[in-house]
Amino acid sequence: MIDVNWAGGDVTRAGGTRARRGAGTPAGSAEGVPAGAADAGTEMEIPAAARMGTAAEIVATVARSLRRERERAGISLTELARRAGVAKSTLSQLESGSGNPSLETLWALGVALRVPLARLVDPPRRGVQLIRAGEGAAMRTEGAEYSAVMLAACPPGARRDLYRVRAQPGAPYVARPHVAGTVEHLILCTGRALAGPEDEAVGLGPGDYLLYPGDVPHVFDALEPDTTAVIVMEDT
Amino acid sequence: MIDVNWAGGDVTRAGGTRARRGAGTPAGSAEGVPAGAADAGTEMEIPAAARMGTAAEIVATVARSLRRERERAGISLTELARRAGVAKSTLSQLESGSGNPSLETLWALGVALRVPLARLVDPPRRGVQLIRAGEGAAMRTEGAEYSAVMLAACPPGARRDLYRVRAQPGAPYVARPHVAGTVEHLILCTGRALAGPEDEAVGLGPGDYLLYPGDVPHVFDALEPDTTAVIVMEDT
DNA sequence: TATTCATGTTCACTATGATGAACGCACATG
DNA sequence: CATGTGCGTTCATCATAGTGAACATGAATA
Repeated sequence: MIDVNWAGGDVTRAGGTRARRGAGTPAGSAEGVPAGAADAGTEMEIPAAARMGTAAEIVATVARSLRRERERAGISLTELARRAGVAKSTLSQLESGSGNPSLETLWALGVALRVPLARLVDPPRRGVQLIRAGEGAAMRTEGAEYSAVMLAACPPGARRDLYRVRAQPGAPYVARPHVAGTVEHLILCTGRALAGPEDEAVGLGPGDYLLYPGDVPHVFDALEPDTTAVIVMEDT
Repeated sequence: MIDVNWAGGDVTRAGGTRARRGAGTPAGSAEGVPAGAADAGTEMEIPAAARMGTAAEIVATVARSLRRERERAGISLTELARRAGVAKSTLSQLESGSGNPSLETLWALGVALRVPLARLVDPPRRGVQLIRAGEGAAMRTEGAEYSAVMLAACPPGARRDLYRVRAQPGAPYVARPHVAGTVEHLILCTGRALAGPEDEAVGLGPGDYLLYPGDVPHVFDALEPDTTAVIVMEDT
């Protein structure tokens, strides 16, 4: 999930660079996040700085996004600037990655381009991918009653993971609360199960759909052999 | 999907207001989008300004988000500012809605708060919900071979719809291309089907997972009776 | 009670984002 | 060929974002 991508600690904001005012300015890269400064409550230790990028990178990312979305819309730099109510020179700078736009400027550009800010700050990706039944790295409980395969991890900027689950009757799977704000969409495919928040679990049959908070203890208890389900875990 | 939320036309960027510099400055509200100024190429005419918010509103939204996320993290304004490498006075201003932060400043704050920018610019919501098999408004093809129920529509800021599908052999379901950038995650639950992009459809069995672009013509052809699947349609 | 420390807010100043104008280039038209 | 129009880039200037310091307040401690 999103949160596992984050490590604790401080970040120093990059000094902005005015390229047109000539060189000699300190490089705009952030100092990164101290790798050892994880919070006490963090479940995992990850190499932090490698995962988070820098302030300079977000500026470059937005630059690429602006150009990409503008070309996608098939309009000129001049026209986009006009629509957004922004100076041509400003947009030229932003697209070249030599600016550091304000929130209002970004907003105006997003509106003119008809894309949400999320897409500007965090570009997408794509391709065709097949994972067969039985394939994929499965997470299992000790008695192997419960097995979950993550099919699609949360890409940057999105807020969901997609799992295929297969479980046998026996020990119910009790999940600790996930990060605050997490919800889970569960679709039961085959078999029967008791699922949902620990204190309000619901009996489900094939085709049933349940939405519940994932930031409280929740269970998945298979009532029949080879009970299968799809879970979309979403960080709201 | 996301795209339908946007109307065409120009936006005038708000003149930033520095509240602490006293009154006499023109109000910081955007002039809004001229409702009548739709592009010639615009598919829809919608009451534009009512749907899009204003630059001043995004600033207020971010202000609320910063305070919410900081309180959620249980740290003081002073501590967050320190972690982000931002002046206390800057953060105080931003949280009070009287600022207009730069991208780098927002980035640094997001890193320090461990939340993506998307969550800062577009807050979430939640609840518990159950939809039984057979319930829910189903979209059907003419011969009723293919039936899809939307379980969870795309909330603002997220980019996915969640469907439960049930189909019979017979007429294959051919979907027109969705909005550019759409991908579909398909998990086959029961039965067998041929699915994916029209020119590279794949045979799938129970538990198989397929990811493919949804912005090209794609098919779902049930090969056995009562074939069921879950589809997560995502706008990347 | 006085002192210290932490909090968040306000202030004067500096650095920088955004501006309009000028520039250079390519293309279309008379 | 000369002119006009559109494109994107660069420049000097102005408005404002961000800064560090001062300020006001509340809580804890000696």
